[in-house]
Amino acid sequence: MRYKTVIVDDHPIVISGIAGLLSDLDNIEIVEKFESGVALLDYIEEHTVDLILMDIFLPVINGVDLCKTIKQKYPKLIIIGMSSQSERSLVMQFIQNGGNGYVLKNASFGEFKECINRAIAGEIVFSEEVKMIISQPLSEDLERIPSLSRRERDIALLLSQGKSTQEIADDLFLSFLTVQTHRRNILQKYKMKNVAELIAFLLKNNLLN
Amino acid sequence: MRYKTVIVDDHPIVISGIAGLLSDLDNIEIVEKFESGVALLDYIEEHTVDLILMDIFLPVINGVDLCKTIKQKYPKLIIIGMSSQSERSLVMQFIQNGGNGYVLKNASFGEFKECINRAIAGEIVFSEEVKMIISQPLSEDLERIPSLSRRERDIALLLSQGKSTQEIADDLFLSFLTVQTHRRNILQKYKMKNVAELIAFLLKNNLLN
DNA sequence: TTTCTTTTACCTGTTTTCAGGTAAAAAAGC
DNA sequence: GCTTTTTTACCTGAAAACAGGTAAAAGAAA
Repeated sequence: MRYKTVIVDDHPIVISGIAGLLSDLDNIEIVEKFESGVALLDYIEEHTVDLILMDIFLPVINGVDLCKTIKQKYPKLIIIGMSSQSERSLVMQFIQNGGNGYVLKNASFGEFKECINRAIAGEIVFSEEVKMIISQPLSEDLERIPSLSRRERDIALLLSQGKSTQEIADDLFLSFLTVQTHRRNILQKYKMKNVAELIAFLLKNNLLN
Repeated sequence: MRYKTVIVDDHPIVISGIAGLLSDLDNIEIVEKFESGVALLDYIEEHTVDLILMDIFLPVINGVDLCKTIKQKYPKLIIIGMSSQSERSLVMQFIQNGGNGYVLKNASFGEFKECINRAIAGEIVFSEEVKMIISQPLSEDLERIPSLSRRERDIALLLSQGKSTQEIADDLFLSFLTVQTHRRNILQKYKMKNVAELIAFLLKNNLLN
């Protein structure tokens, strides 16, 4: 059997690279290539797909959410995530959403191919560097990342722009004390010591904007 | 004449993609591929190279500094920068360091090829999205981004981990006052209001780690 | 309707940051 | 050797963040 495979990446160059790599594997048949998740969602509604290789950082819908959406409808579809650099929490979330594997783009060709073959065989696969990342379990990472509420995100965004509590209160027409409460709640939610650590965390986990 | 071309990117997949793309161009001859800048520096010492396509976010030396180093020794060498996403300031700095063009990896194949051909012809080239980015001149971006010194980077990194001035002083065996001075210097260097804004700026511009 | 989450707001006190100085030894660059 | 940058260090006072509470109104979800 040949696995009908789709590649999703917003970089044509990367698509071409993967396609070239996969041409060696005779159990893989590349049926389509997309630069965004929405195009993919439309496609799988009307076509049979067995395997998806997707970038995690995509324009409109990110890969983690995209994976969840697809897996809810097509649980048997095999999805492998890819990214340039990654955080433990991101990989875990992807797997939690049903992903069958995660490969860093700096993986060697050999690693890539092996991961794909083993994923097809039913395993959950990771490239070497991803294994390194996930083998250092930090207790905080084990918990699912809660999301920011709308107001919290507004405030976090202004904090990342260097605004003080008072300035944010003025910008959003809120009481100084309200903003103070929100800020503290955000810090507590992610167990962060201060705003600097928070901003670093939010940016690395793409929770901002 | 065939241009002896080198590709530098830490993602094998991307190298493969570009190589495939360039195989269409018969005035380009790919002589070598590297995953890091240091390997490239060694190579060009002993071989003739006419054109370099380099990723900006590279492990040890970043592409902007790498470009500067190479151009100082080999001003005629044509260097085209590439990255996945980019900031105006980063592109400007690359060009200021002698880069002959800048292309986003989400550029179409046609754009890629055209950029390369025009760069060879002596032009400074940008892919469409890069043109968009640089055509919105923000005054702050017009100034060159200074880089962090080693000590400053150490301290900025610890700041991004939520450490306080005292904790950093303890970690690095420095006086509290010394760390305070460094932190202030960093803030002044980038004209940032506070550490939160600083961390956001550093992460977005990949000046950290 | 009841429950949970979100958004709003207040009070107090301690710790830390931020902004303004200055300056000398060490290292790096030319 | 000379110059510039980096690293080290100190002083002070105002501003802001942080940590600990509490709590009510509004909105969403069950």
